[in-house]
Amino acid sequence: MPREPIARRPTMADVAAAAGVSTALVSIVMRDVPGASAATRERVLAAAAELGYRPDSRARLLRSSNSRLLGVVFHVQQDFHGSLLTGLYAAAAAVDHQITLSAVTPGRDERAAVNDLLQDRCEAVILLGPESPRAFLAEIGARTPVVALTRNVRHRLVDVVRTADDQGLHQAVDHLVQLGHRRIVHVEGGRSAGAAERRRGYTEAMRRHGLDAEARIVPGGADEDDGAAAARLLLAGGLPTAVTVFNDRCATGLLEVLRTSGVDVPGDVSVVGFDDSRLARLSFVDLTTVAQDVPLLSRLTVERAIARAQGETVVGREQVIPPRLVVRQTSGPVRVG
Amino acid sequence: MPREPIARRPTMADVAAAAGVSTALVSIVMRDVPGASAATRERVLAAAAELGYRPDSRARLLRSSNSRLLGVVFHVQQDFHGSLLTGLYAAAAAVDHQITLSAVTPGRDERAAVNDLLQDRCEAVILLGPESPRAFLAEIGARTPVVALTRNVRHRLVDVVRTADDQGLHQAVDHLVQLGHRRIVHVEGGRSAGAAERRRGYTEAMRRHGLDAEARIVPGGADEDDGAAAARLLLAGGLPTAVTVFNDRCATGLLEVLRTSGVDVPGDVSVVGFDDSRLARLSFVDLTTVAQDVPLLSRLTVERAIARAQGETVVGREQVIPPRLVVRQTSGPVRVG
DNA sequence: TTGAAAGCGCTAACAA
DNA sequence: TTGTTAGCGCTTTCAA
Repeated sequence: MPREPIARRPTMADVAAAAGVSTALVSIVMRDVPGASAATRERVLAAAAELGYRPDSRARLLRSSNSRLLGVVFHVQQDFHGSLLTGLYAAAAAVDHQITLSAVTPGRDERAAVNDLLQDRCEAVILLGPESPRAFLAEIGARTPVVALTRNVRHRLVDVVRTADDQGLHQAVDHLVQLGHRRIVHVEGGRSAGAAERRRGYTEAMRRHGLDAEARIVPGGADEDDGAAAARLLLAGGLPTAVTVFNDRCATGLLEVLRTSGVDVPGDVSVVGFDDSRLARLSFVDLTTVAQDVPLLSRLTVERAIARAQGETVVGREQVIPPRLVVRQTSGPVRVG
Repeated sequence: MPREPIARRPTMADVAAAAGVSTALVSIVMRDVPGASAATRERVLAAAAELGYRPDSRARLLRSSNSRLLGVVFHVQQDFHGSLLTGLYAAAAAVDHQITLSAVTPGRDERAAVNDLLQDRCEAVILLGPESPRAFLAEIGARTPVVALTRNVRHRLVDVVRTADDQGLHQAVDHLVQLGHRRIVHVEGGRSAGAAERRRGYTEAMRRHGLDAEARIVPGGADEDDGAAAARLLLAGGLPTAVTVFNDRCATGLLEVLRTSGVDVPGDVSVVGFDDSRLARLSFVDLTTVAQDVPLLSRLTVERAIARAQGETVVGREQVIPPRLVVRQTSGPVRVG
């Protein structure tokens, strides 16, 4: 006798009925935990497949105390966040956790994005390069564990996982000095995540090499147009022999304007970026850059979020990961003049 | 007498107790629906604020028949998806719906992204430029309403909202012909969403202008490196006077290689992109391009998703929106030779 | 305008 | 190994 077709989405009860067992057993089988015989397991799985059953994550999350759900806030306009999301999905999957996303867009600020997430009862919230005032982040931190990824937030209620931005600039400057450069400029990132640390790293490195007098910081920003503007500034005011740039996007814009103006890179000017994003690896960009360790940053972020969610005592609110210089085609020896 | 502090997250019952009303009333107030007096409303709101109460979206969704939740699958690596997300959030908010996101990353395919979404009991699933085989999309369509945005899927169970890609290329070619160009090449997008339609549009337009003999399609792709490769191909094989490119990213790479090789754009070669993405608007790119109407595409997508979810009969499975040519600095009159 | 009570689909404690 | 039962936090009748 053929079974009645089910019009609504099948529930656990439907599967239980079809397999001739209780819902508790179905639950056990679907979660893949011990407690059911192989035969039952098979029967339940078959029934579930036949009905096209999928567990309802809402009901599941509502019932179970630990949701195994991590909320992530990212910015749609920042392509490096795409890399971080890739890393976070992988890291979460590795420890059997889910990720739920909330985007910041030009029409939807961080506050709105976070508020949406908080209603989802994630165990913790991960913020990519948060731009909100510290007070707001602390407010969230008081409610639920918060990890800021790639931005330093000085507040005891906010965990931080970030790259040692200052070290990144040390590496960049060291590399350029080694190539014989002395007139090295830094195109800075304004108020973006990591910008202050990179500025400081640049200044420190220049001083360490006895190049205080040569140090020069030029206004830039986080995107290509900011880099383009910086390039125009440099072209107007006299070119250095090397430039360290806040990030790859900014470096790309700068490169483009320099090249279009007939400047040879790295012949006339060497350029070093930051992030090692997709952009840096493009064949026609091939940018020497400071690489952030995305897999490690992601793993530590997920681990910390979960540790906090489980109320573990944690040592070191801030985790700072060393970057690594990737030398490509935009940096070379200073031209002998 | 001070109230006991609540250790766990406050629930509706806590708010009800604090305000001295029933949970039913709290529910009414929190949803902002009629059925409570102004005084009660105020009292409940005050209690909720004091406790820092937030409704639990899972419980809410579990209980209510209509979730007002739309699932969206996007690709982290495609920056145009960022624009679409921006539009979709706005369109959903306008009709009081929520959006839940699921990302496709290099390590997480569309199938995985969709599966996660299906467990969330969204009312409908919106797929940005889906790359999965039609059979899989149909399979989802059999379960839940599906709208494919910016890609044509020929299946009765899948709704489509997309740009008239062919018209876009008509506009591009018309524009170039008007500027006196005859040797117009198309750098195509391979298997990307819209690529086939754009190829066809190019061929049609060339034929309409009696330029069959000049028509030439060069392999390209969706990203900057594909454009760079196409540029190298053109440089090696003899430059046309104008190029229509699959999308802005590809056009950007092409532009960069042309310019670096000393080609003047638009003096020697005119270039037209597609999408009118952020890239096209960068000061140093300033790309003539075919703009997709993101706000309209987004609105129609959300409307259609909701209409299907509510079981409305719908006319026109496929909605095709005309694009609009945006003339900027990369296209100009053919050089008199 | 209010409250009591039933249950959304699931998990988890317990009993059998 | 299996089934029974009691909720998770909310919405939604229905009656008061």
